[in-house]
Amino acid sequence: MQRTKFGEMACSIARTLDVIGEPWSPLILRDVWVGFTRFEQIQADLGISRKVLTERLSHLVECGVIERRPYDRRPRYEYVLTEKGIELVDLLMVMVGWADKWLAGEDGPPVLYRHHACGEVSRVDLRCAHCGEPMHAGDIDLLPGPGAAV
Amino acid sequence: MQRTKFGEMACSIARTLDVIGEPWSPLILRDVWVGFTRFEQIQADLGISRKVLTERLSHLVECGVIERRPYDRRPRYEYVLTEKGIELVDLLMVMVGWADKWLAGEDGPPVLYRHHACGEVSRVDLRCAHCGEPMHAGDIDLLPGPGAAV
DNA sequence: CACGTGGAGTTCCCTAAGGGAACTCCAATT
DNA sequence: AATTGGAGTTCCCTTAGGGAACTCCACGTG
Repeated sequence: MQRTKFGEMACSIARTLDVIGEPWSPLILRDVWVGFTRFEQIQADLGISRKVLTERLSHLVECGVIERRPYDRRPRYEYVLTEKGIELVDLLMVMVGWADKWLAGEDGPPVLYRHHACGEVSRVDLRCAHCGEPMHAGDIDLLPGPGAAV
Repeated sequence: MQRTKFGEMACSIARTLDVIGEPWSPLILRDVWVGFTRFEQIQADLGISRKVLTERLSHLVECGVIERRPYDRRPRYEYVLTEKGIELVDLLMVMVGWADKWLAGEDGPPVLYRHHACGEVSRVDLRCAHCGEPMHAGDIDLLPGPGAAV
């Protein structure tokens, strides 16, 4: 299908979607994050079609979210998160927090996070980078920024 | 294309994607959040095909993220966020924070957030819900949870 | 009362993207 | 020389997205 491209919209959500908004991309990012860094590993773990995996990986590399690098003298490559990609993992952590609260069934969450700083099993919470108080949908006003559309 | 459904994976990211992972869904959620609550408004704002908009709205309603309710005695409806949906906006705010840092071009971010609590233009930061310290990709260990796959 | 209006979808056709399996390429290893 | 295994490519088929036209229906308007 001729998918509309989001990258050109003056919207930060659309721009983020342009990077990881396609189906599978967040799961690929997760895999790379948790240590499935090679083509075959990711393909086997996700059950994704090889064609699509190739496309997604190239796109994520182009976007500077992951880096493709050889790990052997044979033509073997692994993918690693860049700084830009590591910060994108924030997004995954928030997804996990939401799903654990609203979608985890009888069994509870499949994965737990233990926070290094306090040693406790915990989850992320959104805070204001300026004052440190909670910052959620109802706690803010939206203002036009410098890059606002004409 | 016969898209693989993510909802059945024992993965909270996949489960979240099952709700808002399809193209356009996060942008629809954003529109509803910022006040484009009617079919025609959202369609015009996003330029999305009416067919797809219908599908996405139904799905979001089914998932309990938005609610469809009449606003007239004529057959007119608007969509409003549920509690579950309001908490999903966290995800959008994190997307915005990431794109504003990594993708905003010359012009800077298109939208700014002013935090009610402190009155400052700010952005979200991820903190540990338990101890309040920063909590990002490198600050945690992953542990199998009760709902882990067999 | 017939007609027009506008919101909210439906329907239809066409193209492009995803799934899946088979195939290729290539540097080691045996 | 033949085999192996990772890393993609290629091909066919199905299905989802884009876009425009069409439907439905409860008002207002003349």
